[in-house]
Amino acid sequence: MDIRKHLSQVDLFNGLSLQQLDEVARIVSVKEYRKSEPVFSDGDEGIGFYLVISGRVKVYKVSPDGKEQIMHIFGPGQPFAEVPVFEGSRYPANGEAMDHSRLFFFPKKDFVKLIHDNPSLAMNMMASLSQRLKQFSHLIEALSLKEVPGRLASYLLYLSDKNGSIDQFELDIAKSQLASFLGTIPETLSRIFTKMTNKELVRINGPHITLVDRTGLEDLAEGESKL
Amino acid sequence: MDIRKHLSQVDLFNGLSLQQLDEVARIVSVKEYRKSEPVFSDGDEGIGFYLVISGRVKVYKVSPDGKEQIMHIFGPGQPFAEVPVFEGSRYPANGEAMDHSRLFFFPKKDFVKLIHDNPSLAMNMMASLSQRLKQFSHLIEALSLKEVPGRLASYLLYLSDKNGSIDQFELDIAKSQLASFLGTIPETLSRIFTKMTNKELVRINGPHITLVDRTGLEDLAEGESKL
DNA sequence: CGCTGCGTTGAGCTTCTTCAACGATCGTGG
DNA sequence: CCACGATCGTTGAAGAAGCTCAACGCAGCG
Repeated sequence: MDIRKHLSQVDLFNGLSLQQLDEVARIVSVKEYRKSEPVFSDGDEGIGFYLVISGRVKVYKVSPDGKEQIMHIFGPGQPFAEVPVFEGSRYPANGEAMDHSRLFFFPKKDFVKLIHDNPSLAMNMMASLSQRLKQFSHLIEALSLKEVPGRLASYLLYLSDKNGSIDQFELDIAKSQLASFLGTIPETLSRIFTKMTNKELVRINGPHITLVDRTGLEDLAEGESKL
Repeated sequence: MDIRKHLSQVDLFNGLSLQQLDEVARIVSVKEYRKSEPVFSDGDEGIGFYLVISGRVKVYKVSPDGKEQIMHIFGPGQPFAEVPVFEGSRYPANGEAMDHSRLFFFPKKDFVKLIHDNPSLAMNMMASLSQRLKQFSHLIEALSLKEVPGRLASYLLYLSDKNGSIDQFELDIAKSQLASFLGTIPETLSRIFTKMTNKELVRINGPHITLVDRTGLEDLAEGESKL
């Protein structure tokens, strides 16, 4: 496999010369994970970070009584688990492959050296961390200031946008996982889907979604209406 | 005022030579804010970031119906509002001075130049962003997986630690602000303080707190007991 | 065929918020 | 110096949102 080719398509390595990409490629090791296999665990010593090549990885926290909050789902091209590279040394959450996934692993020590004499790489990394902060801000806002129907409406609109703003698309994750991402439980999510259907906001058929009343969803997402 | 002297005491500028500190000092402008004065607003164009010299600044989101979620409170030595420097161009939240505050302002353009040929500064900035990510993780975990009593218990234990693990200390913010930080409202917070007092976990006297049953609080914080 | 994981539905309950009222404190202006 | 208003904190009663527990349908797969 040509590691450099993969790296060249990733935002994090934007603007690097071929030679620089080679230097990066040299420190990479390729790892494979089966579906549901853990990548790292909360509190583990973090000896490097990862980049998703194929598949998906969820990063999540678990409460003592087993409830799970998904903090982020990473897909191809996205780096994750960078925190222990730069601050402290432990992963602050769990990571698990959602599909069979291929990851690149970048050892902390080697990567820090590269960053040191590679300002573009440093800038890209700061951009990546900043984007993550922004996404976390949105999640905090959603969890604290919106009710579940509002969060779900936001997510559906987001998915629609991601698919080119069309009104029909497939849920990219199982509904139970969606519940975990929205900070709720499958039962509650299911009930809200039912209500949304009754109010003619959406149509649901398994994982297939049709947005019927976009404006209504936007009002919900903004907290300007209720179900 | 000697800007360089202030900078030299800040983590973000750790490991910089005197000459490098001078270069940084050259781009700083000093700003003063009165208590309750906004520093920036959600959606504003972000033309740089800030460092707290004295006073405190809260960064928060507001819901359509006016509820406020404090995401972070920054004190002396802490940089904030870096996101638009590295990713996108708008602040993703609001910033407001909680006390009369003196801030240093670093214009985006100038600062990026400095980072470019200053690897230590880049590393420090990545450490700072990573730490922020870690703190946000904790907040997300708390909001989603813990009930309010658990969040309050965690906060009290955190405050105690910050004060050298002693059992008596002062709340550093008003209770209504604490409610906003814990993702709840003053009424709920007040009731929980009452319950905690009745269960002999703490003693409250205005802003003065005494931890009576540390173990009990730890159990609450871990979700292993209820009020 | 039967198992297992996922999704749905119902009933009851817990937690938290809303709305309203009231006490205490503090700073300001008369 | 006192009175007043504003802000903050507390308390009560009622209601809403979401969770728990339990049951069940359904699809996929060994």
